Parts: sequence; C-alpha cells; structure tokens
Amino acid sequence: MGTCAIEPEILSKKLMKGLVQGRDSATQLRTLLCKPFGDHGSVISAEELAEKILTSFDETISLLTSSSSDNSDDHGALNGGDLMNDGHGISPEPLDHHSHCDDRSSEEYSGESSKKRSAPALKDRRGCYKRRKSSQSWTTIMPTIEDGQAWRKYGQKEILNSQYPRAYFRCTRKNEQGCRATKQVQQTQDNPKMYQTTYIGQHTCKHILKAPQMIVDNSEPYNFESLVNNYKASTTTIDFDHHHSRNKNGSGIGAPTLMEEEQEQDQVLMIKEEAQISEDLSEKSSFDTEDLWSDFKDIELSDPSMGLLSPNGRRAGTDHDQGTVDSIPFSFVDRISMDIMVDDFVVKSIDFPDFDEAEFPLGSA
DNA sequence: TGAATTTGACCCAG
DNA sequence: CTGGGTCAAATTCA
Repeated sequence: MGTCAIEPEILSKKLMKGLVQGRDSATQLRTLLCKPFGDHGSVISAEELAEKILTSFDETISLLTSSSSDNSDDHGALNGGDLMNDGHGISPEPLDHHSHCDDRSSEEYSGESSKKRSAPALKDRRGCYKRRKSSQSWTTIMPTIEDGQAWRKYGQKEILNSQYPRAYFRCTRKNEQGCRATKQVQQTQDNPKMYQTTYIGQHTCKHILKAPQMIVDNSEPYNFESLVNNYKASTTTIDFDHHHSRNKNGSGIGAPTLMEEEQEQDQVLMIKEEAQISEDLSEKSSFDTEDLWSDFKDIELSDPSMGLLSPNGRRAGTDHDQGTVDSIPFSFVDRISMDIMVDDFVVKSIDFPDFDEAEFPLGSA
C-alpha cells in the first residue's frame, strides 16, 4: 500500500546493499568451497553463506519487484515502492484473474469421468478465467532462470517465429496463498544460453517463514555434493526443445557447465522495462565492496526484516522437498555464475539516478 | 505416494 | 481466426 513507499535514494541504498552483500558472501563461499577443510579463517558455514547470498538477492529482487510493481506507469523499479513482497503493504493486484473459478478444480472432473475430460465439463470452463492484461511485468535476460523464488511450471508453448518454446511458471503458493505471480521463460534467439524471463504480477505470498532446513540442520557435515544435488533437485528446469538435459541429468539449466560459465562471462545481465539500468555504474566498479559492505552490514544485518525474506524455506511436513523450488541451495557450479551475474549487474547495469557516492562512504561510517 | 512436470485442449484478446 | 496463456488429467519422479 502506498504508505510503505520508500524514497528512491533509500531504495538505491538497499539495492546496492543487497547486491554487495550477495557478492561478498559469494566470495566467502567460494573461498570456503575451494578449501572446505582448510584454514580460511571462516567461522561461518557454507550453508550460512548460501543463506546470506540467497537472502541478499531475494531481498534485492523483491525490492525491484515490489517497487516496479508499484510504479507500473513509469520505470518504477528504482523509483521507490514497497520494501518487501512478503505481503505487507501490498494489496492484490486489481485483476480479476481466475478468481473463483479456481474452486471448481477437480470436482467437476472427479468420479468416474475423471479419466477423460467430458465435453460438458469443458464447457463450464468458458469464461472461467480472464487473461491478465494490465499486470505489471518486467523482463530480465540472464544466463539462468533462477531467481530465488518458488515457481511451478504449468505450461509450455511453441511460439510463432520463435526458435524456442516458452515455458510458463506460476508461484508454487498460488493454491495455498493465492499468489498471482507468474513468469514466462524463453531462450533468447540470438543467444540460447541466455534466458529471457518475463515476470508478471508480484508475489503476494508469504514464503519467508518456512524453516530453512538446510540451515537449521547443522548436524550434518558440510557436503558439497549434496549441496549441488539439492540445488538441482530444488531447481525448476525447462525441457526446452527436449534436447536440453533435465535437472536429473545434471546438466540442466540450473547447473551450467564450467565451460559454459566461462563463456557466460561475456554475458550481460539486463533488466528491461521496469528497471531502467544503464552502464554508468561501471565507473563505480572501483568500489571497495568490502569496505562498502562493512558499512552496511552493521546497519541492517541485524534488521529482522532481512530474515523475513529468506528464500531458503523448505516445505514443512515433507520428508523430501524435491519440488520445493523456493529453497535454492547455493551450488558450486552456480556460484561462478552468481559472481558473474553480480559483477555484471553491479559493474555494468546499475544506474541509480539519485545515487550519490557520498551516501556510501568508503571509509568509516 | 505425493508432488512436479508434461501435454493437449480450452479459452480469450487482438 | 489465430496466437498464446491457462487448465488439468496423465505421466514422471524422488
């Protein structure tokens, strides 16, 4: 709701903070993974680092998401808006999308006729859903489809004049919480390694209170392989063209090969439409991010609201959450992309119109 | 066995 | 009428 709008410079700070935090944590994690048992002087576990990274980026994404959604008629991503997408202060979109029609669900198809869709039942679908027309949407192009959110694929279509199919995802909590967020993912024509993701609507669900089992359960020793497998198992993948490996094959979208990652170093992350981001920040690449982070971490790491957006929740009550995409343990293979992404994002992409380096003292606070 | 994905049909906006 | 967004039964997976 409008009362939660934040000022652009505050938003900019928070965005920068989240990115810097993620990058810093990723760096730490890399060190930790390179020398999992060595003396790296780290007192924080890989799981905790992964959690920090995910929290940072989820926070940042949420900032972009919520702010852009609140400013649909401008380039609102950086123009302020609600801080969190955890449902606080965010009213459902004024879209009559599906509405009550979701309730019919299986009932009409239950019973002896469940094997086939009967014509009468299908007729009842008429008028039951309206395609969202005016939803806030924004597009990103990244070498990964991962965004720290929980998505469930509900469709895939061949698109005219497009070499690659488009996959449709909805929030996994659509049924539980009526979250209307959806996204569409499609490989870009000119570079199949890049995925254009169009986000439609914003998350209205609260997914932050689910206990992150991976963090909570510290009884198990750090296991890199399980981390990677966990990621793969927890990651939505798209069977584009049917020649891409699926996640169980170990080379799916969520887990690019190292060779691919090297090539991806040239990739540029872009956020279009809502987030107008230029390359001006390249001049700011000389940031001493550690100093910057040191300035930030005391400020907001202790902020309870940070934890609220933890994406690392697991579905309670399930002994295996292979489908719970909201938990995306930070894998080794992805840390490189993360580094790349963060580098690209920070170095090339961010341009906060009101950004003032004075706001980010590089020395002491 | 429950949850996620696949896939073909349905439906609507343009 | 067509393209594309969504539904939901069937299938797959862990």
